[in-house]
Order: sequence, then structure tokens, then C-alpha cells
Amino acid sequence: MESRIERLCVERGLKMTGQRRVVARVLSEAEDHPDVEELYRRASALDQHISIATVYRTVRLFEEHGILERRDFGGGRARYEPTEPGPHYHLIDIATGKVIEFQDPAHEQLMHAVAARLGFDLVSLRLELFGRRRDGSAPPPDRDPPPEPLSDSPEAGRDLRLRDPTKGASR
Amino acid sequence: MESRIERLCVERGLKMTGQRRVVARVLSEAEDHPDVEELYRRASALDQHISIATVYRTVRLFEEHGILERRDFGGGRARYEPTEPGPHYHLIDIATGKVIEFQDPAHEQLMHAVAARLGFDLVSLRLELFGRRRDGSAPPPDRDPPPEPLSDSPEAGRDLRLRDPTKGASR
DNA sequence: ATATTTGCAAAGCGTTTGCACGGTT
DNA sequence: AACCGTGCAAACGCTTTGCAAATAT
Repeated sequence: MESRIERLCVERGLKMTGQRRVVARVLSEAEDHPDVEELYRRASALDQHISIATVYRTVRLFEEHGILERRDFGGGRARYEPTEPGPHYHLIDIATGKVIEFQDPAHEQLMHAVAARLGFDLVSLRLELFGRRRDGSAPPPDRDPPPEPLSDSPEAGRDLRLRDPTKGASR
Repeated sequence: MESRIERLCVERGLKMTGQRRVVARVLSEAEDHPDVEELYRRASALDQHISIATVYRTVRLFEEHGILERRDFGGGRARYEPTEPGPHYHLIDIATGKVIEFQDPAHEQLMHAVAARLGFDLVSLRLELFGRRRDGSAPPPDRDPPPEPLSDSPEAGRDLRLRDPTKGASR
């Protein structure tokens, strides 16, 4: 079966190799924001004939073609998610590392206004919220229209930079 | 002469060595958001007896003591600035890499509201604007109350990740 | 048939660290 | 005097890359 992302690749004229197909499929099925190592793990499960170097090359390629978006939630590794139509942002649960997506058009307007006030046209912006689940609030609250799609992902909630005491160094 | 940051160090009981004094002074005098290499360069100009490892250790120490804040404007290297009283954000000129600081209390409220809507207490957030100077707008516009302090800094305006064609790789 | 892609292992970058030495309190 | 900070160079973690073999069009 042809995955959604594979279809995008073909549309954009990318040469489809076996490993690209696998990565495309893994990405199409991802509900979260995996890093390269995680993609490699999932891809390997489907097809042993993939090296991590190829995964790196593939995500870069896909990103350059607008198929994928690279995110940096702190932690030193890039995270990826398929490009979605509208802009959205991320709230990271610092206790679990879970990532919740949300939109906020009002915020966008505000940032355009801020940039304009400073004499700039806003080209892009980066926004991430780090929060702690309110105890007393069951998992995601279920307001009228659900607060927007959500997704989860691994990663210790780290605000600054990594500092993993289980390993030697870090960056 | 004792620099502002040196004073903070003493207040917090840090042992003041020659190299820490120099780094403290460089930071006190910085109007921008230098990375470690730049700090090292400036510190070396004042005192040869400093190694870059010490600069790394010192900024980490200062950061752990709340004297310094680490920033990540993309580009793969951490940038530093002395801790300031209120929170503020950064707009990066993608043409020049210049960094302009701004505040926006309204934005903060909004983000608290967003987090609350999702069932979270906002612990911290990361916000950076990337923009292009409006041609037709002289440098920073001079509205009633000046649009807030500004500062500049090196760095190619790169949104994604580094990709410096003058060097081999990058991350 | 030919230009691209892959795997492997090595290199690169920013950052941290082990160790012996030197300076601070 | 005891401890802590420093310099050097080596190690680290993530990512990119050179090269020869494999593959897509």
C-alpha cells in the first residue's frame, strides 16, 4: 500500500527507493514527533536493510521538499513531523515529555503586530510551551470542540539542554 | 573595577578566580547574545590565561546560579545573556542575524490561557520571532515609548538548522 | 546506461570531562 | 592546608560525509 507521504514524494518527483518508502510509511503512521533514532528503530522493524545514515539523509531530503518539519523541543535531537496544512504549536508536558499540539490564531496576529511595531515582517516563529499537568485535571480536558489534535512522544522534560546523568557527556 | 555580574557572583558565594572575573566582566559589558566561542574570544582579549573549557564551565555555573540565561536561536550553539528582571523575547533579523528584544505581557497571558485550556500550568515557554526588516522602515522605528531595548549579534539568519557551506558538516 | 542512493565507518561540531597542576579561601 | 578551579586533550552525542557497491529510472 502506498502511504500518504510516499504519494507526496512521488508528486515531487523523488526517486523512490525501498528505504525511502519505509521511512515514508513510518512517518505517515506516526502520531507523535519521533527523533531520528526512533524513526530508525521503527523503520528497522519493517525492513532490516536500512542504515541510520539513510534515515538522516531521508529526513533531510523530505524536509527540503516541505514534506517534513523539523522541530527542536530541546534535548539536543531533532524531532520530525509530517507537514500539516495550518501552523500549530506544541505544549510539552515537562513531567512525561508528551507533546500536545494546539493552534492559536490570536497569537499569530499578536506576533505579527509585535514584529510590525518593531519594523519587521514576520517570516516565521518558534513557540513552545512547557507545562505541568494540573492535578485535578484528568488527562486532556474535553471542551466543546476538542482542544485540537494531540500526540505524544518520549523524552525527559528538559527545558534547558540535555543533562542525562546516565551517560557520560551530552551537549 | 568590579563588574555587575562579578558582584552577583560574590553575593551568591561563588569563588572568584581570575578567569571567572574576566568572563563576568565580558558578560557585564555585552550588549548582545554571544555564544561561547565569542565569549572566549572577548575574554582572551582581556586575559590570555583562559581556556575555552573554562568558559564552558563558567557559563554553566553562572546559568545554574541564575546569573545567566542560555538561549537557543537555532544555529546549533548556545547563546548567553545576563538574566534580566522581567521576561522578554527575541526577534531575529533573518538578513543580518541581529537580535531585538521585546516584551509582551499580553502574549504571556494568552499563553497561560492556552495552557490552562489544555489542562496545564505553564511553567516556561520559548518564543522567537524571525523577521525581515521592512524596507521603507529605517532601522528600529521610534514610536512613543521606544519599542524596547535592542541588541545585536552575529549569526547567519537561519531558520531551520545550520547548513554552512563554508565548512564540512554541521549539525 | 547512467546518475542517484546506500551502507559503512570515519569525521565534524559543539560541548563535557578525567586528570594533574595551580590558585583561592 | 584543604579544596576547588583550570588547562589540556580526549571523549561524547548527534549529525554529516567520502567512498565503493547497489539501485532506480
